Amino acid sequence: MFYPFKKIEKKWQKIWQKNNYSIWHSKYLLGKKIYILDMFPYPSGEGLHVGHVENFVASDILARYYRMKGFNILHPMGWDAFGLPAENYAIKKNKNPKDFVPQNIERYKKQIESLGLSYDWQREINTTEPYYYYWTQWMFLKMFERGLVYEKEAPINFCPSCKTGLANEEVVEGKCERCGNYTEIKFLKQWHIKITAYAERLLEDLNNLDWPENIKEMQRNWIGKSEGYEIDFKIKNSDQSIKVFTTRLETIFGITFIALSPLHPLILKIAKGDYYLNVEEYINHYIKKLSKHQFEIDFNGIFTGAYASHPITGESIPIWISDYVLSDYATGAIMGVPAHNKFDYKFAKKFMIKIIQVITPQKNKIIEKLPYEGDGFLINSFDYDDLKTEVAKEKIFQYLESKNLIKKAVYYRLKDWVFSRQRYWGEPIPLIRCQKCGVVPVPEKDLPVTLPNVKNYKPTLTGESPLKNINWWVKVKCPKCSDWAERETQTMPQWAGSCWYYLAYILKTFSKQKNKIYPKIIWDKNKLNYWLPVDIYIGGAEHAVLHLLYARFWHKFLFDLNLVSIPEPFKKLVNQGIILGTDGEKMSKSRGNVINPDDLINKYGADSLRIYEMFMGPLIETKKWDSSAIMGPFRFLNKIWLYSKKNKKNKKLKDSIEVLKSFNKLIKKVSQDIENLKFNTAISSMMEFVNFLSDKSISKKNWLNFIKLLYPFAPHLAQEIWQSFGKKSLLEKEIWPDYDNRYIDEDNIILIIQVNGKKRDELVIKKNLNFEDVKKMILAREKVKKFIKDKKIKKFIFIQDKLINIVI
RNA sequence: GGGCAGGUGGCGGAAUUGGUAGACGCGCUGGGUUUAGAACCCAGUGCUGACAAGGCGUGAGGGUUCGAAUCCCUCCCUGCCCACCA
Repeated sequence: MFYPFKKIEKKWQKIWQKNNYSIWHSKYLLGKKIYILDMFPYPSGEGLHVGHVENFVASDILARYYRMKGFNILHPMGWDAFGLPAENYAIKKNKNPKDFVPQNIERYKKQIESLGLSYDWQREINTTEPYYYYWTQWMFLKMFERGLVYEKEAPINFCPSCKTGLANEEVVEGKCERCGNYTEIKFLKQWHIKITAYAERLLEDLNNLDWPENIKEMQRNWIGKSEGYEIDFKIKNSDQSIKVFTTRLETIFGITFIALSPLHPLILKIAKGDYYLNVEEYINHYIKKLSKHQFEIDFNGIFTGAYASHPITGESIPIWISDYVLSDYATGAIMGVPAHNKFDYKFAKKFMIKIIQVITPQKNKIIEKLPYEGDGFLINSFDYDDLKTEVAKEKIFQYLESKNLIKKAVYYRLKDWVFSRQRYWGEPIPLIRCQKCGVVPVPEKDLPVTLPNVKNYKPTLTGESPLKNINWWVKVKCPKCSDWAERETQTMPQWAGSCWYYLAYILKTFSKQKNKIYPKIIWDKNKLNYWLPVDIYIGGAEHAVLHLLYARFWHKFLFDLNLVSIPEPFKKLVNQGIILGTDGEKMSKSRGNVINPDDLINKYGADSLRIYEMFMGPLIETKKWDSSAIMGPFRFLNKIWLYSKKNKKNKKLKDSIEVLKSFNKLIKKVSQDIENLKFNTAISSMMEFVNFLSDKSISKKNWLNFIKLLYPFAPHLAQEIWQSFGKKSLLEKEIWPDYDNRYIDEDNIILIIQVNGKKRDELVIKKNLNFEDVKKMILAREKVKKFIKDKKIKKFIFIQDKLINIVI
């Protein structure tokens, strides 16, 4: 028979619900803290999946382990509930997200409860509730105050057939996800946040974080710092000049053309005579293509008819326009050096522009295959010939600087954050547009600007927010002049609420009004100082750049306001690996390979599911699901249950040395493995221990100590066994067992005997024997003699207490 | 094209200051138990020999070493991320 997991799990989940972890915190407030954070889920209609389970169980093991180790643990959960899926679902079902988001949350909570996770529900937060987004809006206004918010035209995706604005997620390969037509780009005035002002700090502070190297690298690439030079090129027969950005100043004598982005503001001013009309046509064509989402860079371009003069030689350089030059990076203009840049090369070949090689990898060696993008020595560069690229760069810089034609410049790939969405289900942007006063922030006393209830959430025909149609909400008195004005109707992006939720958990409290209790967030720097930083943050790698970069930026802004005391929020980051379906493909509805955790809990119990997911492999690795493999953990727990029954009759008080040795080693191993997040090997060593015990007996005391080790992994079963031995306490409040080194240091060791590096024999010997004694012992052995026979022994390799190798 | 991670039995995976390769689990094979099945228990299970002794084995090839899954070189493959960034 199976152990009655259903009964046991229900029973303890009920009891744990009453566990108040907030009281727990205050009791220990002087002790050492650990803040264990999960990336909070988006409560979609689909419920938890096995990936969530992996994430949450891992952090739950840590939380339970460290609580037993005496740490004060903050381990909260909440809901990132604004955003597109809820809204799309609402549109489909004609239901208000305000109604069904709470339903989804209830469902998630039930599932989380059924897994036996030890969250502190007093600290639960929900980004869509006014007490929460009060602060999201407040922080936005602080940014506004500090000049970090500005309005600028920016593109949105628009489907001309559905006549609606689309989020990036809804555009798949340039086509509308719903109707399959090509989407267009529409330009709308949108709010931006100057995250670029923090680029250098975001880059610099990565170095001090205990994060996976690949995630840090992704952020570095995303920020994309590039140090180089801005050079002025005078345009011939004109008083204009073009600024060009380059990181390869030493190739300056290889310039054979200059290329501008089709959106460069100077183009129409410099285009000459007959060329003018062609240029104009080219630009119009480009813009059209751009707006149709169909652009692919094909290195087309057109000559403007104008020439620039080379800043050193004064030679004439033709000025071109090309689609491969980006308008929104650096100066929007490049110096074309086809011999040493693959894109310039491609362009020059296409339009038969001259190619001059000016760098050679070794002196006197001409490369046949251009472009050559490496370093080396200069050629064809007049006074600078034969100089190393590094040296030439500096000399050329000094020369041009003396002529005032150059300056050092740094550019980042990072773009400012487009912060407005033309959508209903988000935090309203707390700004008011007044005819007289312009854009006026909503006064702090009027926060939060609550999201109104509306019947129609559909995106509008114009690409504007659906809130625009709600007259009573839009019309508002200007806080400055008291004339009628209008609210900003765009809402914040999904990322906004998740930028500071880890602070909200710390700050959440309750207030009482008319005998009712309301959640509230009160800024308390002492609390923040105590709990920050997040010590370990676990979640999926899909948030490597966006969420994790936005949140870091947001935190740094709060740091600048002196609202938090440390510059980085997340000390250690761990990405759990993706769990693939049994077919080795990513789990998805359309593939039909999704595994539902509820079914498994029903069949095998939450404890088995917990252990199985942790036992599958290392937390961070991608793993394939194997439904039959859950039987292993299930059998393991059944064995423990049966062994416990048997053990209750055991009257033994003292354990054999053999058992003590084995058990003390286990304590050490499980503790270390948990701390290193190696849950799979912690579990396998517990399995080994239970197998080892099967024909032995162990004292009740140490069996219960073993149950403590099991507790973080299988809390329900462990707690039930604990109680069945007459213990009344919650294991949560028990102390993690310590190991005794006396039982870990062995007197005897197994010596490996190798012949020519191959294991041929082994021998149990006392520790610390010297080489001569060991040599005698092993040479006397039959097996060893057999392998040596009459061959001559060249030498011995002896490693104390480990191995001896006979070289023959 | 660039960056990062990785490649170990039929499968998931263990083992790294270079020192017993394949722990633990799944699956499979044989046996027990059972009316039968499920569940459970016992034995076996990298490949190749014959049940032995032995030989071969960590993507491929080479190197360093008494000794390499682990270090170095060349190559192949897989996954993830980025990709006109001047």
